[in-house]
Amino acid sequence: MPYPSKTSRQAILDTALSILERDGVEAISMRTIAATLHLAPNALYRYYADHNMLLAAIGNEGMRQLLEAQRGAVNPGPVTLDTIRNVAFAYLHFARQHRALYQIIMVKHQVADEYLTAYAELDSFTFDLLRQIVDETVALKAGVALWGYVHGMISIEQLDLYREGKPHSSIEFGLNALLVGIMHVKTTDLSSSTHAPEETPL
Amino acid sequence: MPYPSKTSRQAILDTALSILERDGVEAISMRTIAATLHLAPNALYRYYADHNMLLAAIGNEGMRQLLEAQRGAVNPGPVTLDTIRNVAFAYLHFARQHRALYQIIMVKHQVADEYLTAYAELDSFTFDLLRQIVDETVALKAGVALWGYVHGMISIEQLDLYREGKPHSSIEFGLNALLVGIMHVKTTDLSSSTHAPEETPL
DNA sequence: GTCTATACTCTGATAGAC
DNA sequence: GTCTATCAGAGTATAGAC
Repeated sequence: MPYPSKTSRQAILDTALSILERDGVEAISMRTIAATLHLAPNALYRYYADHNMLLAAIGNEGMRQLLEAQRGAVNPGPVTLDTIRNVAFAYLHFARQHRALYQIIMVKHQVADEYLTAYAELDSFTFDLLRQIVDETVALKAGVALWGYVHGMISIEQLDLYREGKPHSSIEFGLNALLVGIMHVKTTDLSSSTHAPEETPL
Repeated sequence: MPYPSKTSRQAILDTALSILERDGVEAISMRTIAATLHLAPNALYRYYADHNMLLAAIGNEGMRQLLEAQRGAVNPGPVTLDTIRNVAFAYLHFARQHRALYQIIMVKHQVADEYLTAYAELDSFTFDLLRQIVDETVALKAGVALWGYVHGMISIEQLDLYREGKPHSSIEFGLNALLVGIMHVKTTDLSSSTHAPEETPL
């Protein structure tokens, strides 16, 4: 190699993460990152194919951190409903504390195939917890439902659709309701008479 | 007025909506809209303060259409759980059929204060339905929870996080679980022993 | 009051020299 | 592997024609 490398995938990623934390989502452009690293803007393209792939790498790292936070919320001992609740609250807490990073993880980029595993890990983590209190086929679906619920409530909160603080109490209410429902369905068939045409019955 | 107007807020909005439907979210720039209307790009600024305000107006109109779709899903007669289910499916259906428009409504812009009423209407619509089958204080929170759940599941689906089609069946499972939970909580106190510090108990 | 023309700044991205 | 140079496209501000 005629030229010694002045940077690396990791250095670029670290720089992007620190700029993201300090100045928000819009601040992480190829140019600002390159400038911080004292590089020409297009030097980054040797390491990341395009802007979206850099965002995808950030999202991947963010999802890793989010997962870590959730694992830390699991107390030793048998898994209970409170365990699930704590994990959900850890997710909420992370999204609030790292708002910009969470935007990247779930909103501001197209997730790349090579990073899908990190997202699948979140699902299998939840699945492993749930399978200890409900049936496996239920746990599979309940995991996704819980993820969707928590993400949706965060979205509404962060979109500022309720400035009077209404969703704050709704979040816990809905989480409890969803958990109660999941526990209930674990033994009961919930099929209803009416279904949307494109949906398959339970 | 020495000059007759060549355009209007409505004409701009209509043009934006048709471009959006045809070419997707990224296609609705000030320039493409202006070009379609045979105008100079900055002529639009007489009608919308900036790009985000135009997106906000599109989101407002989209939310109006989404609400209309939901109202159409309510059958005559007394409100039942199936009514709520049908309304939720109508929301899902709308988000799938008008993917780009839904992105504008819930993701791609900062909702402006003057358009918050349209979003509040979605909430009060759901509230009015729910209050007919559960307690009012429950209906208030359940409405937001349902909205968050459905939006979150759509987000996961549209992010393509589950290409094997797993969430498709999870969506109905979770919806049923959430509804069962809501019906159950209507009379029961769900308070648990552990709460996240920043959350107020039920 | 409404539009056009022009231009400034920022973005992501590419080509080719060293 | 990094550079300089350059492009196309974005949002947007200002000046001025009608």
